Amino acid sequence: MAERVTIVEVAARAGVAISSVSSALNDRPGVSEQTRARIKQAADDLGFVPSVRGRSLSAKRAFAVGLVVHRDPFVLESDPFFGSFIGGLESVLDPRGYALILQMGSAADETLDRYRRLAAGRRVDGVFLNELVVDDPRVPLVQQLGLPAVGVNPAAGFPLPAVRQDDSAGIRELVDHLVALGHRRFAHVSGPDRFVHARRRSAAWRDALVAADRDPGVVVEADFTYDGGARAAAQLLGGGGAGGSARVGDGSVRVDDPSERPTAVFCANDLAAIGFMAEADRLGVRVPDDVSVAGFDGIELGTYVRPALTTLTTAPRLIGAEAARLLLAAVDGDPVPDAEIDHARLLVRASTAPAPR
Amino acid sequence: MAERVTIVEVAARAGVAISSVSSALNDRPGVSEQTRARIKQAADDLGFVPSVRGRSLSAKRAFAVGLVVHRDPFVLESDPFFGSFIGGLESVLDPRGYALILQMGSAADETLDRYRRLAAGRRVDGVFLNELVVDDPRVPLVQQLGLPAVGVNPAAGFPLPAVRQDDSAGIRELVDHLVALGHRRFAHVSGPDRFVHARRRSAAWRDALVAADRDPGVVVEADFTYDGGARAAAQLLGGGGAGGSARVGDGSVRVDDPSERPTAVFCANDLAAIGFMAEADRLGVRVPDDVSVAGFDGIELGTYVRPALTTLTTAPRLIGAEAARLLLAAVDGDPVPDAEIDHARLLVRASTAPAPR
DNA sequence: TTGAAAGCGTTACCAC
DNA sequence: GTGGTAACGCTTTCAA
Repeated sequence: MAERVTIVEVAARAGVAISSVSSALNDRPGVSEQTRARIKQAADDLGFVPSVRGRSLSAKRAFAVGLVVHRDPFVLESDPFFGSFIGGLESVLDPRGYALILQMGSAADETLDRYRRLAAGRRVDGVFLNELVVDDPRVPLVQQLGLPAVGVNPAAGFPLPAVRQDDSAGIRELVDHLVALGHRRFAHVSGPDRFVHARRRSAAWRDALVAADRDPGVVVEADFTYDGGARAAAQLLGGGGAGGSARVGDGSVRVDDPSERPTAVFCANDLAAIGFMAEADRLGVRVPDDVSVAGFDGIELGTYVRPALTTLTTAPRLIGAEAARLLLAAVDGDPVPDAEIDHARLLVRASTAPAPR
Repeated sequence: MAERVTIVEVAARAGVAISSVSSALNDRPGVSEQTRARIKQAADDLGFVPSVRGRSLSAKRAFAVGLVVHRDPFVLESDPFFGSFIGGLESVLDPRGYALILQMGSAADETLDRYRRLAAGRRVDGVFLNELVVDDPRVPLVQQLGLPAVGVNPAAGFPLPAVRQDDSAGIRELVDHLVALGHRRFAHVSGPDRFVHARRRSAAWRDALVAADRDPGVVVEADFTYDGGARAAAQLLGGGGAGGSARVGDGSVRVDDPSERPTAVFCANDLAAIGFMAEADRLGVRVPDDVSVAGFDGIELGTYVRPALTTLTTAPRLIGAEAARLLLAAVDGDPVPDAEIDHARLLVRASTAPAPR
């Protein structure tokens, strides 16, 4: 690698001490405007960019933050959240001279170790806590490590700074929409119960239906994947009698009786909803004529599938930007009030229609 | 952040000089086995992990490499390559104590700047060059910067170390498969012509057809997206007369004459192929009865769509691992022969069938 | 306002 | 085999 310009050369060229260069370039007082200008000129001439290595050691900062993606390698492949989220992070980190260190680990315990090593090696000044699970072990870990962290859509009572986007208002809108369309038999395809966001969406769905004086109906636990959604559809709509494994709410409908099939299904994310629709189609159950389907996320793909997917649109990019803002504030030791993103919005498209009579 | 153990404390506890601690812990000679053991014990007791910051400055290494994703924020969202690729990178980087710095930039010129700043700030020891375009400006840039780099699936004659996975053998297999099924009218939905991998796949497709004594047929340039694939289908199969914008090969078929429609279509990636199939379905053109469709990548989703997608399976995880291995070798100044991954394999599923008569 | 010097936590060199 | 010490490139403190 080519030799790089250091602060020493800038100082030599400007005819001053390196401490003055440092002060001048960091816009700190103690340098006359005249010498400051001269120093900046010299730095420009030489194309000087301070070495983050030297800065790190001296400033006791890594100027980097970490994101550990824990789940199978193919999350990034199927989860549309990350791309935009990371874009949002970058939009804040980059202008402030921070870099994002991305780690991927599959096993959960390995993930914890990643955080530990990130902290031990002083690689990062803080981390993002994503995809939080109930009693997430990362929380006590970062607390114990004294590692600044911000949570993304955590549960209520989360002890660290967090950015949140409310689900429930949008889900209420969805329920109102479905009720207005005359639906009476509902079902929910949830995410794994250990994820707090999966739980929250399920609870919001149930609460909204109860508030609308409707039976919350069946809940089938899926896994946020296309295939999971398809399997849920087979369970809820298929004749296979596989309905046995559906978790049935209090006083709910039976899924294996065709006449009692749900006519409106809310899937915990778009990908599962799209898989659900595909399987419904395969089973000869028409969407939206026989069953209305709604998703959650607002991914691009939902625009193109037929029928286009009714969904709740979230703001991953904004969430990322806010998360980065919060984390940098926490790193600076500033007070960090939680950030609240405008709630997920109902986007009605073609996959929801009046209930069949 | 809690105070961390440094080498000084380890030295004190073991009753030796810090230089001995360094030698002992890095398994260098010049320390008796006895003291080495004592030092390692002391380090363990204290939970010592060397600070990357100190090491960086001293060793003149960042112990980090960079990946700049250039394209719209939603790549990670729709491109299945990245998740597995990054997983592959990590599998090599992490054990060697290297971290991955991920940057995202949309505009191409901004991307170049990202590389420049990464290098100028000495943030990374090397970078990956992905999604190479024809005459990619990043190549002269890294050469000029003296920044180690490895290319992923570059064009022939690429001047830097590279990892490659051959497309053409698999594409020949695909063509043979289609020819054996009796197809005579072909079409190709390509990626943007500026990408070297898009060009290579197009060329391989054309060459294989010519070698099989068949007419290469029409090429429609799409953009690797679901929607792009759908639009291509509308063009190739639709009655809309939109066929006008199709780029027609020498002596090729006319797309707007239904009887001359292609019966076998190769899409440059799976996502586009899936969009293509969806649009075909919408137009009342049955897959695979009326038209056979094949993709490229081997993404998970292709397993679940109906008909399941015939495709060429690639090995992004392996490509990532090899790319990381090469880059670290380059950083170490070792000779770096290109890495060749076993070629993409034909995976026949339900979307290809005998040509309609 | 300016400059000298002391860290920051390692590694590497060189005496002992 | 072992222990000092310079060097890495910067920030910060303290004299001048």
